[in-house]
Amino acid sequence: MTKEVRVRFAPSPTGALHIGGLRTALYNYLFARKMGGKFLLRIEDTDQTRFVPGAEEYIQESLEWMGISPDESPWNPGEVGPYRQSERKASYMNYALDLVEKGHAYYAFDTAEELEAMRERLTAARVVQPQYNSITRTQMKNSLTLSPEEVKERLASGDPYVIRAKLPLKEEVRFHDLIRDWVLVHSSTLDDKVLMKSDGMPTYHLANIVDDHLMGITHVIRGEEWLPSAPLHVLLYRFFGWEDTMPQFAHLPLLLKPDGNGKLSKRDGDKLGFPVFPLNWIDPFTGEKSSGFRETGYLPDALLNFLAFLGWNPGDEREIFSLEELVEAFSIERIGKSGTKFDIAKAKWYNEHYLRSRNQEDLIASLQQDAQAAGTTLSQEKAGAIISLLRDRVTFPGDFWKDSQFLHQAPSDFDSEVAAKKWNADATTLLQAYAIALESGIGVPFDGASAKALLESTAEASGIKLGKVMQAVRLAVTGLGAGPDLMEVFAILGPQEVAKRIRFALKTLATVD
RNA sequence: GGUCCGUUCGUCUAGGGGUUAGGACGUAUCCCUUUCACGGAUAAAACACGGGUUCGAUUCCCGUACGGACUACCA
Repeated sequence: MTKEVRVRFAPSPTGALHIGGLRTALYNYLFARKMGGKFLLRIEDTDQTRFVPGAEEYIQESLEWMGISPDESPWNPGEVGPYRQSERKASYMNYALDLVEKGHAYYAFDTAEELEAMRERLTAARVVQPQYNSITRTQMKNSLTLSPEEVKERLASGDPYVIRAKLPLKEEVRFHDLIRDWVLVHSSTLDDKVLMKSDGMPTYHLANIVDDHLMGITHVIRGEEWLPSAPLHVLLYRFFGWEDTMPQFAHLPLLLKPDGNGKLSKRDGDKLGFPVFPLNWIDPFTGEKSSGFRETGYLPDALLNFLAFLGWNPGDEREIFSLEELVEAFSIERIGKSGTKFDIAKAKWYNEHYLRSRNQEDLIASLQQDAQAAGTTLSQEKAGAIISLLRDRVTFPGDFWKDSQFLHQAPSDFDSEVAAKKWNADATTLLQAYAIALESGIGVPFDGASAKALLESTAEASGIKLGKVMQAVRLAVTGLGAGPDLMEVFAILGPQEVAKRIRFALKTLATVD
């Protein structure tokens, strides 16, 4: 019998959650669901200097939007709370002291200046990696070098101090990673990491291990940037005597910039021409705005599908997966090892795919909203017609409004290239006749088919081949050289408007031969 | 610099000692069509390099190159 799977997503609220973090959350969610386990959210806010108001809410809203809300979180606590590390502050010191007592950690009183001096000294002495470790700690001010009395005195007098892990000099730390298999690191390359900061807060390393243990986390699925500190974490589990319940690790490959030059970072924002955040975000300090996938028009299903495939695949040739299907197909073993470049073109393709299968009512509502925002109203009927007209040609919901501008506004000028190429005597003759026919037929039921029939009979009467002048007709009515089915456009516009536009075109384009 | 991780079409990837190295996005061409798109079809396009091991390596091993992460009292 195996323990219930419990995984966590543990972001720090230092700004907008970025897309890589969202993928990490997604993989955690998928794994939890697949295994019938629990997905928790823990806020890692141990760095008080980096707290950003609104970031927590942003994380919550992002996960909700994606449909991967946690089973336990600060807003929906389970039995192992609190789920915010700042609220667990009181407990960490005891664990750190436990380590000191066991001889696996020690007090250090060095000031920032002294640490800096030490690094400079080591650099000058050509030490390749200046660090606070089993060798250098003998020359620093800590409870290993100071007399017990002085340590006591300093602590009593309120001298600022940190607690550092005391790492073994020579030891091979070996641990298993679900994605990378065995990873071997020599402890001599590790340094005595700070566990408790002088402000009384734990560092990530301590808080993470303590909380994962207390919260019963069975699998740690996180970004590859944590791989180098994983040996430290393994050592901490050992120091605490928790090795038998140590979670399994899975370090995810990173999301890289499209040009492969470094990892995709928050700072990339809109510089690349696409969002790197799930939702719009305004930095409360700088006022800097970053756009989100949601507001850009990406559907959660599409983003989910896209993100899942960035570093994972089901092993067969299917590409389209709903969240439920992802859960069903997911396995950590099928996550790749190498970094993944972020290709927005694929995300767009997914979006187009999901947009085409979106239900009509949602799209109508969204189009009506866009119209309203632009200061006009669209009837249900007309909006529906526009959706049907453009459905197979748009990428984002907002495109229904953008790409239908020619329907809402008569052209004031005309694509000159098309005009030069296609505007000719045949066209004007036909348009003249068609306008008259339309005007005389006002009130008659008018739809795509009848508009077409009328155009065809008009052309025939004038002895003009319709195919030769269609683009000119389009130009006259829309001002554009390309677009959706013209007869359906006519149906939406209505005979009166079409005739009016034709007359305007005839007048405006008269000078062009 | 050091430590660790990685490397299959432009991109995401499948595969795995003997394959015509498969799919998807993107690109191109053709078909459909009143244009553009959609859809359908087709095409170009990859095992980083050098050594081993082997009858045989893209696949296993070792180097090299390249890329990435980490190297804080940040997470």
